[in-house]
Parts: sequence; structure tokens; C-alpha cells
Amino acid sequence: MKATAQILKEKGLKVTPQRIAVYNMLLNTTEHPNAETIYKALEPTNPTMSLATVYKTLDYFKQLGLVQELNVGEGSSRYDAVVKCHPHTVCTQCGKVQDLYLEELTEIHKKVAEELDFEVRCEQLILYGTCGECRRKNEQDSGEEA
Amino acid sequence: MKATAQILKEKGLKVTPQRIAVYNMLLNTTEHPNAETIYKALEPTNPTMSLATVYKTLDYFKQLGLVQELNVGEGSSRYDAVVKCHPHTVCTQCGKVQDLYLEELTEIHKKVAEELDFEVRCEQLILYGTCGECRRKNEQDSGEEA
DNA sequence: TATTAAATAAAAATAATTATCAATTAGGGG
DNA sequence: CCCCTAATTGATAATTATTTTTATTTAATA
Repeated sequence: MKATAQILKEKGLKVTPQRIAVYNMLLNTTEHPNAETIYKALEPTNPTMSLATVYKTLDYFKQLGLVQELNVGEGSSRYDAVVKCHPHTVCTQCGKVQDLYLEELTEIHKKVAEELDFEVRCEQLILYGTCGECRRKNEQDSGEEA
Repeated sequence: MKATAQILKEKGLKVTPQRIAVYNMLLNTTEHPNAETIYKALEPTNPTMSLATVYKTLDYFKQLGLVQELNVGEGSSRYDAVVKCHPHTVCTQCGKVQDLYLEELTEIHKKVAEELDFEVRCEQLILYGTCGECRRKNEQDSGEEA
């Protein structure tokens, strides 16, 4: 695994502890956190870091293709260190966002480029619904009521 | 075509000129406007209407399934009177949002429900790229430069 | 038509994000 | 290794989109 400092340098970014912290945090989670969550998560280890720096850092990363911005319809954007376009599921009950891999999309991708006058660069598929965990919880709750 | 007043009444909404105006505006456009745009568009005919009313009206409509909220990653949400889930293309150059119909999605829908522990209620597919118009404009511009 | 609960307009509040700017720091040249 | 300079940071103000509040008005029904 390439060191984070190395990756940043290759992208032409000045290497700072804040940038390393943000990027590492994103690499080590599957949670798709938003700026606020990232900020909170880094607070213990980087107590002087400001939220504005998190935003600015994420913006740079996004521009350089180090992270992907994800908007699932909440107030705030989430971020993903997996840059390659991939679909997500969003549980509308607990808010959990999960990755998903579907080859079928490249087909659609191609079809749209051919049949419509539109050159697709990247697609974003969000599947809204209820995750297994929440479904089971719901069943249990309704069971208790009855 | 059912009258807007009738539709609102069936949904249990009190019929007001503001609500009729917003809903009709959305029915008569393919532009996927945001709240601000709707507000501006209605200003000439409804000069007393406030932006907050547009927001609240859109919120009611959304809850009742009269409109669909669409977040393509801009600052603000867009609205679509076509409620059935359907994909959209977003031109990242001119910002135009267009509807798209793809049957392939129901397959994916089903596959995810079966293979993963996730019950899909609604999916949102956004294809980012460049529309034909912008592509042609780009070619022309680079031609002039050379 | 009078009543009443709901809807409206205007303004204030809030949440997320961006801009500002002085102080600090990274990274190269000496 | 130290200095220099431009980039970055942190604190906070400003902005943007949206929501809430409140006093007033209005639609629907008795």
C-alpha cells in the first residue's frame, strides 16, 4: 500500500498533517462520512484542526480525483475514498450508506451514449430502501405490539 | 386530463391558488426547476407569493407523492412532476437535466433485492456527462482556436 | 355568512458550506 | 540546517438553501 504522503505528493499537493489525517480517515472507513463526521472523528488526534480545513481539503481531493462526493439527499454531502463510480444503497430508516458493485451499469452506460446524444462520464446510482437490519427490527417491533 | 384542483383535493390538500400555480408550473415544464426557479417563474402571475410558500408547497407535494425531489449534486434540490422513478442525465457543462427511460433498471432492482439483504423502494440513477449541444459547441470552439 | 382550522407572507432562525484574512507551516534554495 | 516565500491553516464572518415562527388571511363547511 502506497503511503498517503506519497499519494498526496504525486497529486501535486503539499503534504500536511491535516490532509494526511483526512485521507487516512476516509481510507479506513466504509461509512461514507460527511464533513462534520470527519471533523469529529479527527478531533481527538487533531484537536486544532478546523472544520473549514476539512471542507477545503475535501474540495481539493475531489478536484484531484482522490475522493468522490456523494449526495444521497440529506442536507450534507458524504465522501468516499473509492473513486471509481459505483452504486450505493441508502437505508431510508437508519441512514446507512453502503457500496454496491453491478456490472450491468456499463451496459446502460454504453446504450445511453449510443442511443441518445449524451456522452456519459460517470454515473451515480442510489437505491433507496430498507436494509435487512432495519427490516428485522421492524418485524420484531410489530410483533411486540401485536 | 384531471384538473389540478381535483388532484390536490384527492390528496387531502386544501386547494389554494399558490398550490395550483406550483403544480401546474411543474406539469408544464421538462426543466426540473428548483424552488428558486419556480418562485421566479410564478412571480409575474403571482406577485404576492413568497419563496417559503414554494418550499412548503413542494414539501407537501413530495410527502404526498405528487412530485419527486431530485438532487444532482448542486446546492439546491430540483423538482419533477413525474413521480415514477426514472433516470436522469445531467450535463456537467450547461447543467441541463433530462429524463431518461431504461427498463434495465427493474432487473437490477430485483437482483439487489434477491442477492443482498436490501429491499429497494426506489432508485435514482444520474448519468453525468456532456450533452450533444455542448459537445458540438466544444468542437466548434477548439476549431476556431486552432 | 360565521366559524375554524389550515395556509399564507414576511421575517427570523438554522444548517451546510464558502470566503476572508492574519498567523503558521511546508518544502526548496542557499 | 536555516531562511524565504507561497501555500495552507484556523477562527470567524458571510453566504446560500431551507425551515420555522408568527401574525394574518383564506378555504371549506356548518
